[in-house]
Amino acid sequence: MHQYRTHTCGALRATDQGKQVRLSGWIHRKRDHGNLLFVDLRDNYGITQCVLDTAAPSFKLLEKARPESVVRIDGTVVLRTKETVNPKMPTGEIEVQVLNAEILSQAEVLPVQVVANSEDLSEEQRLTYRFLDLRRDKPHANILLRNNFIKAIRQKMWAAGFSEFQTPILTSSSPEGARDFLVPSRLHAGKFYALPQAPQQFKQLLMVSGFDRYFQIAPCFRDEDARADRSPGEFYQLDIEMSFVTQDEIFATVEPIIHDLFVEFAPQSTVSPAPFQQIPYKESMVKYGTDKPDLRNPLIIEEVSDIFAGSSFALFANQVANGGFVRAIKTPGTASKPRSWFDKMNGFAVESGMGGLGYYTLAEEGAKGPIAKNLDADRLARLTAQTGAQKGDSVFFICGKGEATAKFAGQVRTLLGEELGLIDKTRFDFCWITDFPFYERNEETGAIEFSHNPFSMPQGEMEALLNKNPLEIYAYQFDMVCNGYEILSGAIRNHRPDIMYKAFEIAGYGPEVVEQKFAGMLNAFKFGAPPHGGCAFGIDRLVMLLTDETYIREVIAFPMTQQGLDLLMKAPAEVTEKQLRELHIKLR
RNA sequence: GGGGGUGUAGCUCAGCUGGUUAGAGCGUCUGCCUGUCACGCAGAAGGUCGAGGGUUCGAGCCCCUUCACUCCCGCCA
Repeated sequence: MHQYRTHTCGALRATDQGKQVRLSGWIHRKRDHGNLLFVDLRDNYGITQCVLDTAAPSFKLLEKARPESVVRIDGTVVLRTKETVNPKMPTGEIEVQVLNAEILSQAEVLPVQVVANSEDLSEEQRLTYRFLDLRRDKPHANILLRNNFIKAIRQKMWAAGFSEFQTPILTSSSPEGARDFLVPSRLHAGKFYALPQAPQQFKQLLMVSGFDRYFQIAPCFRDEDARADRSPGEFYQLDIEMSFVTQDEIFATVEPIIHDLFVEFAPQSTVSPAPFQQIPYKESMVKYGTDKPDLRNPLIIEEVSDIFAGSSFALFANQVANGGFVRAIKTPGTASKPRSWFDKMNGFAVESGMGGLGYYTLAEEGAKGPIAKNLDADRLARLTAQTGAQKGDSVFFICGKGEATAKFAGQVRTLLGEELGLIDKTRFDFCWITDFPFYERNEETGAIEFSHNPFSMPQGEMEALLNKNPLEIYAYQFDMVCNGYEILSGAIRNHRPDIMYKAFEIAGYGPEVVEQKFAGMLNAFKFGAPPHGGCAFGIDRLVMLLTDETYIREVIAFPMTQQGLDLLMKAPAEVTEKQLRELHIKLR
């Protein structure tokens, strides 16, 4: 006889009738009828109803056992009568008639009920007793889905000719980017390792080492603050690098992989087909008011500044004259909405500190609303033509200056899309955002700075650096976006020291700075580096999309709180004086 | 670093304008119950109202400080 079980709690069916079985699991629920006791036994695979009456020697034992105790049960599989079949359970046609039982682990009174819904519990309770929380259906299923997803990633990457590598966790502090987590060195007083923000330099060095297609399910560490879709401190990415590729070849490699993964893991959803739409960064900022647009939202932002320039609507005309802009969003079928609805939308704008939202409606009898009253018929007609507004529609306006206003237009677009129920929740819409500017002007100092990643290759390479206005140079840098979430970031890397020196020179750094900050990479690039590029998917965020979760904690087995505390293991924690001495650290 | 929300029984929450003994559901404990599957019925125990200070004849409620959880801004090459 097996020591713990002959079957799992999800295995038994009507065809097993009459078998002597042994099951082990947690007591999920008990229904005690006095002289008849039902015990729902649960494990990773399912729930099986066990039943016994006072004739069974274990009756008293199980009647007293608390929920979530771990028990082993020997019994006979019996068919339930027609009236007592439970169609909601896969094992609902049978039950196990208990002959004998043993408590393997007695549970104390629970601090929180496992049979409750996770949504009904505070985050603090869930994280403090995460091992109980993870016994519940949804959290348990999410973590298992994450496993299956990562397994499928590996299979697809290997099938596409990639090899998986492991890169160091204890490495050196990187000069750019996020704050590092530091690890003091015992052997080298006063020196520190850093945990990798990403295996960026190592994967490039692997390309220089002659490996052609790299991937890794890589832990990454950044000491930055959390958000609902961003866990504090650490996350996992699917890290990819390829030699001898163009940006388009990276797209063509990655698209079928992510497309097929989503088709496999979200079979009930519509996944946008490859190749994915490519949207230049600047276009995205105008049309969607963000660099991570939710393409399920059909609303489009129109640039209409020139129509308001010199118009009698002084508020907007003045803004345009002073370098501002006006953008319009057509909302179909909203002309009949009550005044209070438009006031609510305007209220959102005011709350956001953006002054307000102008609008006009196209009613049967013509244009109405604050904007229509103050604008001549010709301009109104041009607005209606450009936005494509029809009778019954209305058009909203956002006016102001700078990136903040552009982003605000994006928030309005999102709000209107949600408010009007225009977002199809059954779709996964992918796109690429391309052509990020290589440099940008610091608004305060006026200096030219790298806008994103100094390691990426400028489009046009050396020639662009020598001949073009720096602010008009684009980078071979790209993001992949799905349903409003940035899920990938990548680039063609700069593998040429001469171009790197020049790129840094334009940003105001001398060769000594490049040599000091990027010594390792620069040295490697001197001895024959292949042109290469790559990207990285946020795995937690992908699983979040696939499980339709809003919070990234829901797809991580042991997440920290927003403040970066591990309530279960009590990290971070104080350490002993001896440990500190060995690490050459003095407190205060 | 900044802004918003929350904190009351083991859990989830209610608690009026500051006024008698702080309530409910679930859980726990006790008793009854042989076909339930969120079993049912009867009863009981269970409270530093996050912590500290203040105002007041009187504070769960008002004020100040602080802690925790959470959402957002900054930040995240």
